[in-house]
Amino acid sequence: MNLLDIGVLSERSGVPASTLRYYEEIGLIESLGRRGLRRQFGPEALTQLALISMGKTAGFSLEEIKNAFGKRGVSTLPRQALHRRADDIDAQIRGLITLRNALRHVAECSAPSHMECPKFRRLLSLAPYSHAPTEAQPGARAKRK
Amino acid sequence: MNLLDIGVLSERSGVPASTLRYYEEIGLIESLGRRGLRRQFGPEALTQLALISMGKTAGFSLEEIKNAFGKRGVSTLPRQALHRRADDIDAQIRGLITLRNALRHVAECSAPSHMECPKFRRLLSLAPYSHAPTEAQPGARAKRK
DNA sequence: TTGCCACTTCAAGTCAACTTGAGGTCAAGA
DNA sequence: TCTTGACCTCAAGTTGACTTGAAGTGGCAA
Repeated sequence: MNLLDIGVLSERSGVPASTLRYYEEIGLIESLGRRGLRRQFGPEALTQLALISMGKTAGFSLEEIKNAFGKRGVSTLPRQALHRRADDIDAQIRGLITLRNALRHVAECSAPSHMECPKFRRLLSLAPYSHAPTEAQPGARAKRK
Repeated sequence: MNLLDIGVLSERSGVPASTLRYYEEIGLIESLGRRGLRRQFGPEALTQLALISMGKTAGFSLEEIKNAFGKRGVSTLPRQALHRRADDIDAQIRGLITLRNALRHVAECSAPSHMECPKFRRLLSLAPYSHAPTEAQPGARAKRK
């Protein structure tokens, strides 16, 4: 049966072995057992890692990712919380579209300062709290480190 | 003229004053001057902060955001690099859509383990390196913070 | 059976991005 | 004049997410 050594999983996923050990340590992924000392991972670990990667991209902490998807795809969060997460991501997608448009504009516009370019300002007017006082941004998290 | 005290800017943007000072220290934002000891910010700082917030959401480091947009909206990056960033963001948006769909599925599907649910697996098959060995994810960065 | 080398553990180190704390300044209201 | 309270600086501390290093283990090819 096609179990994967940590080195193989690392190579296929692009995630360093040290990180995989760390992920297992904090309960984010699971190895199916050991051969000697060596962890053996099932192929679903790859899917799991893809999910983790996307969750990180979305700005979730490893703790949140763990809660949302669990080791074996079992969520510890109530349905409503999951939908809220999804809503956050929707908002984030809208922000990213704005940002992408702003970047493309900066790449093409020849104005010396984009802050004074009306087109640029219009692009950004779609951004969170760009001018109107609003609540602190909802899905914001630090992505530190 | 409507200059903003750091406290006001903080309140309107949702960004802590300590963070605003830190951002100024690393050259990410600029105050227009001082009144006594106190920094005075122009209203464009709000737009600037919105941009920074979106950049962080996209997983860029503060250094990269600085390079892409500068203090006064002046980029230090060549056109091509900016378009590459935009391309990265496009990829990220696609990933987020997948993740959102996965979350909505987990919220609704009653299968005990989603990893074994064919619909879930199909959703994830759109993810980076979900099964096929590919390059390490391109736009991935640690968001450490 | 020897030797290699990919793995193992565990503790400590690193890094970005902030946050906190101590001690100080200053304008305004009581 | 005195006291608040919002700001200031600067150094040190914190946090999450890893990474590194030292010292050890064990499967497998020669």
